[in-house]
Amino acid sequence: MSNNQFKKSELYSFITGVASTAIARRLQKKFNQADLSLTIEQWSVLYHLWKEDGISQQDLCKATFRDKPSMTRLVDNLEKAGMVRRIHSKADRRKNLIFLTERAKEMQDTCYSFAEETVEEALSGVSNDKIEVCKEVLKIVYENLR
Amino acid sequence: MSNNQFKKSELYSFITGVASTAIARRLQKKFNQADLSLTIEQWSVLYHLWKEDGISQQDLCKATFRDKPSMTRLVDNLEKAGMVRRIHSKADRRKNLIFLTERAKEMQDTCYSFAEETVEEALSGVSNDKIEVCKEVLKIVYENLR
DNA sequence: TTTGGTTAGTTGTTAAAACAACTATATGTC
DNA sequence: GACATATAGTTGTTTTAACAACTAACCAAA
Repeated sequence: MSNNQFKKSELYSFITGVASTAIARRLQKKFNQADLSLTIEQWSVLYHLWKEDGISQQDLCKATFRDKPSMTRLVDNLEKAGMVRRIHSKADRRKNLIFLTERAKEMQDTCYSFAEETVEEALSGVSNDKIEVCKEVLKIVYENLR
Repeated sequence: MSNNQFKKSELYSFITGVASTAIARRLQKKFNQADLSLTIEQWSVLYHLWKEDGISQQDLCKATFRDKPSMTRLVDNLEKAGMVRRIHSKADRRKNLIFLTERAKEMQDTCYSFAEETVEEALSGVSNDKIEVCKEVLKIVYENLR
């Protein structure tokens, strides 16, 4: 049975995401040291808004892989911190469209550098081929479980 | 520059651990459906106790990659739920040794099956070679960031 | 044996995750 | 238009994460 070898070995790290936890903590530390007062979860929301501003909370849920209550509170906190604004959609009054403030727009480059730096530290010594394999597998996992 | 291709692509999933989040949620769902009333975080503690019973909270911190306050509360909740007991170490009175109750011991096989099932669902369609590459990369990441 | 540093664990606080229950708006069907 | 159903977002509750500050016990050096 081709799968048997795997079964007995480390399922633990696949389930608990030790590696991604380590990466997230490292990035959080960089944010803190730079006095950015931004959580990784907040960053994950901004990440998508930097790509496309003014999308709905529901869009952000799908993009960040979080549920609606989590997003409500993330947006609450981002709004309190002056990084986004909720604007009621005129086309669909159920929707809030989320817009970046100037302050948040200015943070994009800094945050991107920290993220890039972190991922490069994490993956130092790993060949591009292997990184590609990982990305591929992560994508399959994500789709298998959706 | 050999790294350039990677830089511009998805760092997001590496940092946020979307795949491991999906796996953990799937396993949690299986626990819930079986009325196990066990969180993934609690499971991650039991996982190590099933391998070696009676280790200290500090040992569990290292094994589960969590900090001391988190472990205090995880053990609190596991104790409340009747799954572990704290026993003061006689050799070193600072230490609590954590022991599984009979009830928790009986849960091992069930939980293991669910975990194995989940990982197999997650990785269905992924060749063993690629799984090995992933495991290798996760390990390197973990060590790069320690 | 006293001092100073280290290790093990706890407590307090804020942010987030997961789930259920809820309101409000939109949409499709008769 | 009226109804059922689906979608968008909020609120309440419990558990966990991360960090700082703390107590207690251990250990090593003077």
